[in-house]
Amino acid sequence: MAQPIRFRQAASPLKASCQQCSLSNLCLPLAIEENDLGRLEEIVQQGRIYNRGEHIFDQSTPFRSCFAVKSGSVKTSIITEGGEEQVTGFFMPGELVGLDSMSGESYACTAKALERTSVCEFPIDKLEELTGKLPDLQHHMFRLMGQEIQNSHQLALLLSKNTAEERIASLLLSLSSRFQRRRMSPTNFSLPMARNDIANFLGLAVETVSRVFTRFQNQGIIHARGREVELLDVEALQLVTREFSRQSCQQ
Amino acid sequence: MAQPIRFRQAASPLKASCQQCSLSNLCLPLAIEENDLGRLEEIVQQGRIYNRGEHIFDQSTPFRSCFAVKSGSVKTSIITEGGEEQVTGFFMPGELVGLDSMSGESYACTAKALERTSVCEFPIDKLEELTGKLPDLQHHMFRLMGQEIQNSHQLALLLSKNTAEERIASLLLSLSSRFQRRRMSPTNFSLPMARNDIANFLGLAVETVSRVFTRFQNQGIIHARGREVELLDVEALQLVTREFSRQSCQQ
DNA sequence: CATCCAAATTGATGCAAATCAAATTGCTAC
DNA sequence: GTAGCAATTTGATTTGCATCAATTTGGATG
Repeated sequence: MAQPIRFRQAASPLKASCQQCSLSNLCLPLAIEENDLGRLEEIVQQGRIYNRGEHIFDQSTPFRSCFAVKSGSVKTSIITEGGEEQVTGFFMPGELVGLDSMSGESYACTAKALERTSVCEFPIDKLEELTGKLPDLQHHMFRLMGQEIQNSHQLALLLSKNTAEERIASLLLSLSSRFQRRRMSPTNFSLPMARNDIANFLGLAVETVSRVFTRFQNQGIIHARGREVELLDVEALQLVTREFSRQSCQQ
Repeated sequence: MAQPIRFRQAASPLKASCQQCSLSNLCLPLAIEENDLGRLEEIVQQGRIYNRGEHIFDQSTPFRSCFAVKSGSVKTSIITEGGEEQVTGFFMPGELVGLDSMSGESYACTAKALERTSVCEFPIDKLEELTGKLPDLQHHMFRLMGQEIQNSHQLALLLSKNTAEERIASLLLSLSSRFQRRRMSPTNFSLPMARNDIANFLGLAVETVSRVFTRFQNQGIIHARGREVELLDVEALQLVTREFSRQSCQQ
């Protein structure tokens, strides 16, 4: 408590120290015993800092590493031959980006910093070598990848069955709980992404996102000004996400 | 060639033999050297045969095993609290079902046999133990899981950006190429799933699926009678899946 | 501070697909 | 065969959201 949190977050710029990182209870170290942590530190590379809009990696370039977000946030998206973009995820500190690329020799998506963002880099060959030696780390990687599959199944569910309001309420609640796990306010936060990204991610037009935001605001459920969002009535939001199912049951 | 294929497909009912399985170039053995195959056979269990509609595992029950489809086909789906179903995938012989459940202690979805189906069972603790010893197998598991993530990202893309015709054309082409890889006709096959499952998977109403099928039929692109489908003009189908992007580019 | 461009909002209109309704086909079983 | 039920098809109508169009706001830059 006496120790300022800032100190633990900012690691030395040259070598990453997982032991002193404040995210060790969210990130890969979570799975590793104290005395094996050094082996993870041996392979992790202190990534550079990316400014808003900079690419961390690009779709179709050789797949070399997975990246853990250290601070800031990241958006991943796939680009089709026709040039349309589909946002596939938003990543917060402690989350691992690039797992979908484990299936091939090149990145399956593009990762872009949504704000000033720093990352840790895990070269994939070294990481796989280490997971072969540390069963707990291997297990954790399987867990993370399984979770990633589930996440996108949930997204598919949202896209195929839910209304615009339900999709946006779900996203807000998801962000809320992820902020909370990071010791930040679950009701008062600043969206890392633009309305455009939200719309693309949720399969909506920007205009629709905008309209739903103002509708929620008029109903007193949220207060939004630009990217600053305050959740005024979390229960109402949760209710919105279940509206559809409730209606089906009433019949 | 002289050896009948049927012989190699039907393994002994008591013990699974990966070496003699005709799917060894699709399934897990694909990743394993000849002399390590025995170790996989040690942990694989010959699953029972499921009739159409029977559950192979159920969402929220304890996660014990992944299953490789040996013959027949499987549908996975998640059920929400509200009771709505979202089909998350269809699995053909050689494909591994249950990877999304690796993230927790219970199955993340329900797996149902779409027809008379036999499977091989891989107890997850044994499998993880083995992947720790065989780097190639571990690498292959990572590949499979990464591919699974990509698949559902593609599904999300389909759901959020494509029209009903495009979604159905994509599904037909996906099935076609998967049949082809299994040495079956890519243009003449029998759909393992009902219209209802197709609709649910693609985020459409059954009626819409039906209408698109007849529209394709009237255009001479396919010939469909019940579950029997013949692709008469594959190029036209491919064109349909790219219609959207082409229009965007013309502007 | 003024300028410029991108992002966000608000309003009007059109359309693809959902929903509602009904007929037809195809199984399964007796 | 035929009774009965589920799956599929076809038609009519409705609707949520996209699209088009026009402001307004906000952030970056000189």
